[in-house]
Amino acid sequence: MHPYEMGVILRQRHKEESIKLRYGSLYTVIDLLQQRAFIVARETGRDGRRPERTVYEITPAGRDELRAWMADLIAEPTKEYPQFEAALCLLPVLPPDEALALLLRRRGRLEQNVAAHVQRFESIAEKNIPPLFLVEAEYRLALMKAEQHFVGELIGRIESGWGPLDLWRDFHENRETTIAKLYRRFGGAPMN
Amino acid sequence: MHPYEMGVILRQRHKEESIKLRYGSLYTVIDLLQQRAFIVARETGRDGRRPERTVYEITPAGRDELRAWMADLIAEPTKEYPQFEAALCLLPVLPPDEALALLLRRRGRLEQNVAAHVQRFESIAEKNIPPLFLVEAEYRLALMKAEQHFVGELIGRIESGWGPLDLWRDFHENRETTIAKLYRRFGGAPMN
DNA sequence: TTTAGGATATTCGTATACGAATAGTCGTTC
DNA sequence: GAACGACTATTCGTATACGAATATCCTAAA
Repeated sequence: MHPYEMGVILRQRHKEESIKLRYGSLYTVIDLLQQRAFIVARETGRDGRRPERTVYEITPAGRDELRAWMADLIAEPTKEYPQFEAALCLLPVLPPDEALALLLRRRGRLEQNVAAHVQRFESIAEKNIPPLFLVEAEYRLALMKAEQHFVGELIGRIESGWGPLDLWRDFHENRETTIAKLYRRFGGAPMN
Repeated sequence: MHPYEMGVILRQRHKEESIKLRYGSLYTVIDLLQQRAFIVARETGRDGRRPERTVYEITPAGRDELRAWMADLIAEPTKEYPQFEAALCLLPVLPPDEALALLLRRRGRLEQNVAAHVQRFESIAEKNIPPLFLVEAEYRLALMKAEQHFVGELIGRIESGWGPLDLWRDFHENRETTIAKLYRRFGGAPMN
């Protein structure tokens, strides 16, 4: 195929939901694959005065690499850094009431997302596509639900004085003294 | 603080688990923050003949930005692209027996990771750190367990003929004819 | 006493990622 | 019939990310 076609097919098959696709980057990636001999340019042609297209083809080495890469991706969990996790690191910098309000908003959004995702999933599955071709959607759904559950629990805990809430609130109403208090208690190491 | 100190503290407080930290990038980020006037250089000094250190300080605009950014990160779920999800998109390119073996490996690794994470978490929590300062670890644990559960289910389903398995196996033993068959059934659109 | 390794602190060159621009085609609408 | 937006297909400049290099200091072991 030529790069643009790869992009179009990725879209048609809803893979764009799970594989980040930027047309700008696509061409760089194709170039790299070619440099490493995982693909070769088979032909380059043009329709009328449109930009020239280069059609690429996978090589045996490319197939090997695909297998090896897939094996690694499937078998070895890799550490990743979701933004929400990073944000949670700094949760104490927000006053507890604001944090609570924001978490409630997130819970609402997550609910919408889950509903939308289920709907899309069902409308695709209706076409009798074997489930094998939609695993990634099920995975995403599982993660979304897990996050939803976690946020729900967190909200519940904050609402019932978790944190400890009094210390947290204090920290924002009277910054200096509370920090001093924390340092006395924990030797300064572990908090924000 | 000076950039290096920020990095060290991030480590001490175990935030490096949740916020990707590369010393190379740190300095670029600090520079950007300064350009946008979210921080200012307060003083630059040096100890002996060591490299010069620049100490930065947050500005009021910086505090505002911190609040606004946090609000966004907490309240709005952002679409991300975990590698495993991308890999699942291409699961059919592996023969089913290989896929199964790899998923079993992943399940094992996940189990180890969960165990290790729980242990680290407990050894930190023992120091009487308020749970507020460890939310991100609980979040990560929740996601890890959700993935573990998903992989378990997936394995179970494949083992009991999911896919449909016969078609999947066929596809690898007799590529051309199975593809043709699939095209007849689905008009060629949705599969790999 | 030398020396090896770890900690301190930053710079720099290169690799990657992406938005925006380019440029032509085709179908539809006003 | 011309003007507009959507589609086809790629290039390019710039922004970001990161590994490796640099250079000094300190400690502990051989």
